[in-house]
Amino acid sequence: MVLRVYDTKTRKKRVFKSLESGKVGMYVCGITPYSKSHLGHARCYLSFDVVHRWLEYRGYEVNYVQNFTDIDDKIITVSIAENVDYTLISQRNIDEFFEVMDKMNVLRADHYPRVTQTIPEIIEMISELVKRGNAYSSKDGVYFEIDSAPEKYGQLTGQTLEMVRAGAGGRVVDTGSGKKNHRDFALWKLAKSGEPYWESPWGKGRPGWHIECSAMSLKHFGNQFDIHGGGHDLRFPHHEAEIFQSECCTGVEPVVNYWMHNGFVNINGEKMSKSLGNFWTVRDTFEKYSPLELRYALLSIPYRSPIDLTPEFLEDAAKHHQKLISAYVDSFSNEIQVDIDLASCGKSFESAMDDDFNSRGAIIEVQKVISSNRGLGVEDWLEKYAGCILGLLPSKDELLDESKRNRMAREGIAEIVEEFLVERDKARKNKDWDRADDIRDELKKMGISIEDGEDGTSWKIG
RNA sequence: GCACGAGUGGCAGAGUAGCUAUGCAAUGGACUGCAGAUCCAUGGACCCGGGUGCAAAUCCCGGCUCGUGCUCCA
Repeated sequence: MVLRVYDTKTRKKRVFKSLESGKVGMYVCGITPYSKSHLGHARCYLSFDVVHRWLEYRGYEVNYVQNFTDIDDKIITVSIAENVDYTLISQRNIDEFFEVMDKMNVLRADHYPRVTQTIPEIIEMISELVKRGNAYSSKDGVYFEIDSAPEKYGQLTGQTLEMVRAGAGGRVVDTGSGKKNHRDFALWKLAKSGEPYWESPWGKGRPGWHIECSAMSLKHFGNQFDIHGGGHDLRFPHHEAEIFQSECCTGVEPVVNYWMHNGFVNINGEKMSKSLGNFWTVRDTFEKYSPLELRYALLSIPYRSPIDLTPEFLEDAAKHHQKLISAYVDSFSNEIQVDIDLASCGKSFESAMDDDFNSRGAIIEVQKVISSNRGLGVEDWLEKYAGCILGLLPSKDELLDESKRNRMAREGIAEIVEEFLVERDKARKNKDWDRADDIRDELKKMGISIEDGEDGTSWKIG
């Protein structure tokens, strides 16, 4: 079996081969913590969490690095608006990020470097770029000079220098910045009064938006690494800027072997955005769906496709996830021979994942196993595939806790429920169906659902 | 406007020429007083228009629609 990965740069799926045998260096652009994590973040880090898990399953030792851009214009804006230090804003949102990602079973990366803790490396990198003639200092900062390496332009988007100039049209006017060319981008921005700053050879200021990722990946991986991931929108300018910075600084290319970009989240067919008023934070969504139900929903579409979250779609996902849990619990005590070919389901699951991490195809196999008689082997199968790889199962401890809580809740009301059931049973024996159905409705109102079976009537909460 | 990506049954999604996946939902039937669960069965699609092929969802041309980006005071 061969793992194939879609690479944005070559625009095709390529057989995955790591630079160093058995090891993978993976860098995923992290958040700029100026507000609460939203569903777009959830999708991105969930997608790469599955990539992370699958690579490990395939035997790679993965070094996963994800940064925090913890100083940036937007953070400064929020800190001014709230009149608190910018570090409070970023820390608050980083805490929030970890909390919601943990709940969704996102495994931690190996390193979470922050811009504010990488300033010396960033300054060193900018100095090198200046020395090599790829960057220049001007009145308001240091800029990367695109014309120093024009052949690198458009590697991820296919655009040429001329196209961008034409497309930018009337918007490209003199902005009063010190850029020689409007396509140049900032490496170091000099601080305006009142803004946070660090000392540098070019004066007090802060890093530009793109340089941190280059400096951090260089620090953690050296001149080249295997996978660079991020949201689709980061291809340009952010990731193209990284190519400029890293490759010009080290003289080694390509800096990245596989560029991976996840698709976006739409809400009811519309782009999720603050201005449309359909901007969902992860925490908002938790009020309606459990973290793992949300995880199920977001993984049920391949990571590169746009995902349209509609109420129907989310309800379905939640339902399927609940079914998964009950199948898992059922499988604990089931001693019967399983009625499907688990090995072949596992094989199909693995082929789907090997085909550019197709979690949709993988989930289809999970659904097949759930629909089986949940016999011998299902527990292990689900733990391995739905649990370890897709991360969709809560831990057994949690499940046991929950069933304990359920049991206690059951004990609390068992007596009264049993009374109802005895009465209903009597009614049924007398073929008084109206009475029997009334009792069922009554119980439903109390939050008890019942099911008639061969061995009498069973009931559960919910 | 330019670039890149995408348009397959109710939803999701495989599929680079012939055997028309798969999952969920739906429908019919079985079983149940009914409901639920389960089992069996079934229908249903390839954005539009041309072209090349014995044969096209799959190749070519044109068009339409949608998404993202086009440099950080969008």
